[in-house]
Amino acid sequence: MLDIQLLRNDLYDVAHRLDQRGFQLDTVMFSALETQRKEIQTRTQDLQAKRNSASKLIGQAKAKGEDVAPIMVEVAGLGDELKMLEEELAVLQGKLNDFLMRIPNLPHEKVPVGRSAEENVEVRRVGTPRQFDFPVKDHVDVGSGLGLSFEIGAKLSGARFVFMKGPIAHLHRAIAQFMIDTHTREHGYTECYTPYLVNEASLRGTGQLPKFEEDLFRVPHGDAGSFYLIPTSEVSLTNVVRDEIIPLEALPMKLTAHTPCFRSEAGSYGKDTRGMIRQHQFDKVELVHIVHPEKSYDALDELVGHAEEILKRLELPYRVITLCTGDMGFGAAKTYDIEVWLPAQNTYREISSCSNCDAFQARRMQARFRNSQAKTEFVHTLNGSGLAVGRTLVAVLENYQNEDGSVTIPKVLQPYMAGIERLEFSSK
RNA sequence: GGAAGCGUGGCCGAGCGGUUUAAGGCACUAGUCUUGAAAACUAGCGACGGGGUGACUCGUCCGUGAGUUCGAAUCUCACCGCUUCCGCCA
Repeated sequence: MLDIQLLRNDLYDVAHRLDQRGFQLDTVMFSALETQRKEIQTRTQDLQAKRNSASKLIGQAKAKGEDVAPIMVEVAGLGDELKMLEEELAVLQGKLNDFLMRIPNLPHEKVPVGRSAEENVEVRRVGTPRQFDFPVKDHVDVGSGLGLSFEIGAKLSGARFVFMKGPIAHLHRAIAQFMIDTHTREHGYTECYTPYLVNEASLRGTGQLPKFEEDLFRVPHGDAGSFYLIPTSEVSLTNVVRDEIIPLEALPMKLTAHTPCFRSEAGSYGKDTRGMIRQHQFDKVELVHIVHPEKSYDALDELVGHAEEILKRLELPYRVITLCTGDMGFGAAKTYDIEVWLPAQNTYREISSCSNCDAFQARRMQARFRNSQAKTEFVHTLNGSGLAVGRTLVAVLENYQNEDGSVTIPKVLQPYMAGIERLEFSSK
């Protein structure tokens, strides 16, 4: 959520900056709502003040045993009028809040301006794609002999689900273990176990609601409402600080969790239908930082470095790109994507997305800290994948495939694989 | 699923229709004292929002939402959460 003061003071500048990310701010609507709000609020508060002072007089008169009838007459009609105004104000403030909740974050000034993914800017490439002296298979073909089954996934659930059996399931687990161990032992993160079903307030906090409900799986629960399956553990990790005032010395907080993620992928029909690039359910190791506002861009670099380190150790070629204004997610002020080399697609594909959301989520969540003057101030929040486990498995299968259909296990994963050095065909 | 109890500022905790302008304490900030620190003493100190150039001023907030009342932290109803006990259960 943007600071409403910013819209009040610099509406057209805000509109211009939002335009760079392809969002049309309805300035006419905002101005109209604000004008009404101001008028109704002033009138309501005047009336409330009148009621309060009259009620106080009644109390004092009664205490002295005086006749209160004359004052009662004075306040007689006040209640109804006040009630109407209060309701009107509540409706207006609801509208204004909903308006604000649907506005994306402002891009940071340094973010390249652009309309779509075409205009993202490559920052660096690390590693050299391997030269194959045999026809390269994609992960679906490599995996089919090793226990990767989209048929069973489809039978159990439907399209965009996968089932893994045997050593490949083991490898999938090993990848996640390796990631989380690296982040907790070497990068200073605290390991967390989180709920996979969260409430609406949490999703509003991180920005998935109210605008992107169709991307989520909703689970009705009781008469009261619903749970939602987390689309990423960014939601459960970041909302740890929702409605909290954090002591200064507790910053920065660095949290990580390995969780499944659930996405309905509405609106991406026909995209990445083959293989496990785009699934309804996938595992991810998430990295979240809760930091002092002055440190958030340093934290972003640090976070990207932590995600990159996983790929370096797995010896997978990758590149880092800065997303342009038009390609960034709703809550991000700046985003780096990390893309891993997939030989079968002959291209780099996203495996991690690291964003600084500055105070955007904190303002929605009321997540604050006490600064050195003991005043409350919004924290900055960051999140990034460290990494997507399923896509990492894809990258390992494709980059480490051998001509005979086996797959070499990357060295750093071997300790997690009970010493197995290759995945080979198994009928079990 | 059944029963009982409880949700008050950063934390603890009093208040149970009208000087509540939410007592008191802890923590925190500044000052006095001190070589420095601690202790002691003095003062300050909730969050959010509106109006005003400003000293300031007004409003809202006691889990959430409705209701009763001239007036609600306080009374009524519903919901949510927590604790304890019983039942069931990986």
